[in-house]
Amino acid sequence: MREDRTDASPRRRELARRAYEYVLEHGLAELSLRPLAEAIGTSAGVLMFLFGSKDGMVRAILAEARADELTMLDEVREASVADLVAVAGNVWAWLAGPDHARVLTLWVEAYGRSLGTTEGPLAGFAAQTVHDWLGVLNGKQDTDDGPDDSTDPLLSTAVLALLRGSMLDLLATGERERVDAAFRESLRRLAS
Amino acid sequence: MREDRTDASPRRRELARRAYEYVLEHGLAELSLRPLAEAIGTSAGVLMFLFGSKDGMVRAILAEARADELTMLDEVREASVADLVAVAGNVWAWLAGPDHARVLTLWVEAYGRSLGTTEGPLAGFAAQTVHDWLGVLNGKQDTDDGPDDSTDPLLSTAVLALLRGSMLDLLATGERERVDAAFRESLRRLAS
DNA sequence: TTCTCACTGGAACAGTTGTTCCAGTACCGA
DNA sequence: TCGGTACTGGAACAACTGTTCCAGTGAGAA
Repeated sequence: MREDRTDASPRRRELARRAYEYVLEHGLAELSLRPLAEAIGTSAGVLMFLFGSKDGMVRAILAEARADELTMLDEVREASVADLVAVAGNVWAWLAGPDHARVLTLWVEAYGRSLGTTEGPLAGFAAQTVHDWLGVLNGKQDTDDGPDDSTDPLLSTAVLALLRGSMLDLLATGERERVDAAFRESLRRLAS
Repeated sequence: MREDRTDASPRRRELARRAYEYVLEHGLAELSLRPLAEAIGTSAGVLMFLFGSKDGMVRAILAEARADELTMLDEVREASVADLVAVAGNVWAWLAGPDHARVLTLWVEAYGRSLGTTEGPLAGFAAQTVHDWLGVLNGKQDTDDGPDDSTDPLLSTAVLALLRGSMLDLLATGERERVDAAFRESLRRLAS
């Protein structure tokens, strides 16, 4: 049961952040410790010391990604009222933002690999984010509080599907006008 | 420019099919020639001879996956009239079918890896499938025919997003009732 | 028989992988 | 000054990677 180093270690935090940015650029698929270490200014031995294993490193990278995601969701929640349609519109504005493609690409890659997996660092990642997003769309205040069904769960499920499906389309084709127009019109119809 | 063996080779076809089924079980991420070869009853050398390289092998596997996908789309097209809503309903019935989770999981994994890539066997895979599906939803007869905009492109974009977003949710959570109900209700509202 | 052909799979190669080990450095409180 | 703690990175290891090479198989045509 050998685990990571103490999570509070400042060096560990710094390297996790840099590794995350490296993965944003190069993807998860071909991640390898030595090239990663060299790119972020350290050595493979140090990464092993700080993260315990490659899996530990990947877990730390995914934790950074999730932190980014939760930050976004929090900002959206603060900026909008408890109205599902308004929240969804803000989430979409973020997703379609031109600067966020890399984060979302990583997100889809992790989601895809997570689906077939029951163990390893990616297990549960997909189900986790579904829960996170549904929580926000349902207007919950925090993660892990009770089953506060203030919103129609069918509606939030549909809006979530629309958000993610539109994101997949946009990431693959880059045709922002078509996807954006379709999303806005559909959201309007769903809410009626 | 050394390329694969002649695509018509019967042995090549058979091994491509078996490799595809192996990947359906084990995923693309950790695919490696020797374990694959042993599992499907051949050797790594033979795979190199028949497919030219690992990339060639992966391309052949993806071609099998795409053939599966196009078969499904064709069946759906035959079974329904040119009505977008009817087609979408049939596609969804297929996606939500309990026997198809493995194919779709592979599909999402390939899609995710394809997004960050401009070269290699996965390049273009994501954009390709968007095109395939939009074509079917728009009621086109064949791939690669003219811009026959018989249907509202915004509506087909929206329906496609709904289909794929719902699929992501279902694959991750397995909560068929919630996702299925949300999809049906949303499709109804979008079409009105 | 003889020649050709598609196919086979084991041996070998050079490079990379995750991981272990350890001597070494800098800092900090006692 | 001592001892401890946090961190460093190079060396080494066994295992595995994609790939090349080649002697060989069996079938079918000439």
